[in-house]
Order: sequence, then C-alpha cells, then structure tokens
Amino acid sequence: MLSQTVEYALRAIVALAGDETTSWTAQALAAKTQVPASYLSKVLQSLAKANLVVAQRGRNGGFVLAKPASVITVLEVVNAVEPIQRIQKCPLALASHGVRLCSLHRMLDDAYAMVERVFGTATIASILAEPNPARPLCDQAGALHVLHAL
Amino acid sequence: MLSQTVEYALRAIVALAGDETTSWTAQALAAKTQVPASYLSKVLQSLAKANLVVAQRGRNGGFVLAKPASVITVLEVVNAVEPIQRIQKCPLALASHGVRLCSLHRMLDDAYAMVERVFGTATIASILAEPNPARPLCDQAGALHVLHAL
DNA sequence: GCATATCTGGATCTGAATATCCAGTTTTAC
DNA sequence: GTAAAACTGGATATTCAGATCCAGATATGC
Repeated sequence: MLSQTVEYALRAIVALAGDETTSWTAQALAAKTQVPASYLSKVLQSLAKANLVVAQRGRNGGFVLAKPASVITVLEVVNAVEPIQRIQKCPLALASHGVRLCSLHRMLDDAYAMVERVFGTATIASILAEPNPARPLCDQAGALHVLHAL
Repeated sequence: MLSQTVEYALRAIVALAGDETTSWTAQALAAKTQVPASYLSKVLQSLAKANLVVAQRGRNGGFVLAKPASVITVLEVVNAVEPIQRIQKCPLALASHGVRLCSLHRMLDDAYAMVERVFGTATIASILAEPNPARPLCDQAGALHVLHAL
C-alpha cells in the first residue's frame, strides 16, 4: 500500500539509526539496505531536504541522521518522500459536499488518519528497541545485548 | 494511499447500492460516478470477476450488485481491483527473518492489518446508512427519508 | 430475423513512479 | 595544490497504472 520509495527511505533511516555515530556513504547504505545505489541517492536527497539526514560531501563524507532516532517518526520519513494524501475535500467536487465529506470518503479518510496516527507515534528508536529476534536489515538473529548499544 | 482504481470501484459499487433494483449501464454509472467511461468498463469487469456485480449484455442490459449491499464489504471491493498486499515475508529476503518479520516490517504490516480489519467490517450498506447530510455521489444534501428507500 | 443496445477482450496510448547514468561540485588526505 | 572520495542535479531510460479505442460477442425488442 505504501510505495517502494517509502520502503527504501525507511530502510535507509533504520540503517543510519543502527549506527548513529558513523557517516555512511550512499554506496554502503545501498549495500546494507539492498536498494539500487543510484536510486537510493535520490531518496537520500529527499530525506536531506526534509532535514532527516545530513549529507557531507568529499572524502570521508556520507550521511548521518540529522537528529536522534528517538525523535524521528515513521510518519516523518513517509512524508519526506511521499506525503500521505488525506482526503481534504470531495474528490468528485460535488458542491454540496465541500469540506464535509460524505460517508464513503469520510470512512476512507478515517482509515488514512488512523495510519497517520500510528506512524506519527512510532519513532525509529522505538522500532529498533523492540525485543524482536529478527533485527531490521541484519541477517543474523539479533542478540539482546545488541539492544543495549542503543 | 489507495489507488485511483480503488476509488473508482468503490464509487461504482456505492452507485449500484444506491438503487439495487435497477440495472445500470456502464455509461450511466460513468456519468453518476464521474469516472472515465472507457476505464470504468475495465473496473466493472474486475468487479464482475470477483462476483461483486453481475453483467447483463444486450438491450436493457447493464450491471447490478451480485449480492445485497449489506453483505459487501469495502475490503471485498478493494481486493477485487487491487488486493491489499500484506507483508508475508522479509522484503530483503534475509534468511534469518523468513516468516517472522523484523520490527520494521512488522510495524508496517500491522498498519496494513489494521486497515484491512476496518475495511473488512465496513459494509456498503453501513456506509450508506450513516446519517450524513452529504450523500455519496449526490450533489443534493440528502434528506433523511432517502435512507428509508434502502 | 434484424437492428440496436450493451458488455467483452485485446491493442494501444499516456503519464507518473521507478531506476540509471554522468558531468559537475565540494571536501579531505597527503 | 592535487588527486581521490563523495554528494548533487539534470537528463534519460524503463516499467506500470491509468486511460482510450474498437472490433467482436451477446441479448433484447420489434
């Protein structure tokens, strides 16, 4: 339901959040996240424009999170690359509907709102902190002590 | 977040549900729903394959709901034209993840599941029964007595 | 039976999302 | 200061959803 680009953006942010101290090159991130390197560059540019990551050019350059993973929400990442389009007004432009959506579009927009709310309260740090043996982007079953590094 | 095609399909079903006794031609539905007629034909074909509508060819032909609006859910309509893709396995194909999703993909899939659940419990009839002055597809403010026709 | 209405299915067109490529710019190490 | 590392931005290619078109099949009314 979310686009491929959103998936890529989330992978990149999670990868950066997994090691917040070091600078990752686009190449290294692409390998880690299994995203086409040339396309990931574009995604990273979007994330940089949204002030979620900071790019550093030149030797030893790369990308780092612009702020702690604990204050970056999934919603921010989603909106950086492909904003969730809430239904603001009647898609059929029926005059009598205007801002007050009919029951069909209200139902759909309520669903969007629900997703927005969930994404807005989920931080990247909270996702990484979950005691899940399968760690994002890592093929090894995660040992619990890894979590303490966060 | 949902595709344009899903929006079109829902409009068509809601239009048919608003007058369950008569047969609507694709042309008439297109006018009512403001969907490109030639494209709506394709959408209706998908709905027919999913056994949500029944097509009748020839003079006086057209489309009718295949079953009462009270037993057609939004989810069925969505799945008829563009199935909600739940995350079944690790998108990176990491061996150690397999069926057990990591916390990132679990979070995303949980959101999908939430939407699926809401759509699965909302019937077309329940949407039309809501006391909302703005009636789907109708430009006139709906009088409450209209609801009794259902 | 015949003309007309209507859906069906295939071929095609268009535009947006996805993906690639490369020349240009910035930064660092030496 | 120079070469190499790395991001930037623009141009281009590819893929697919969205949309169109039309000949063919089917059903009805007369």
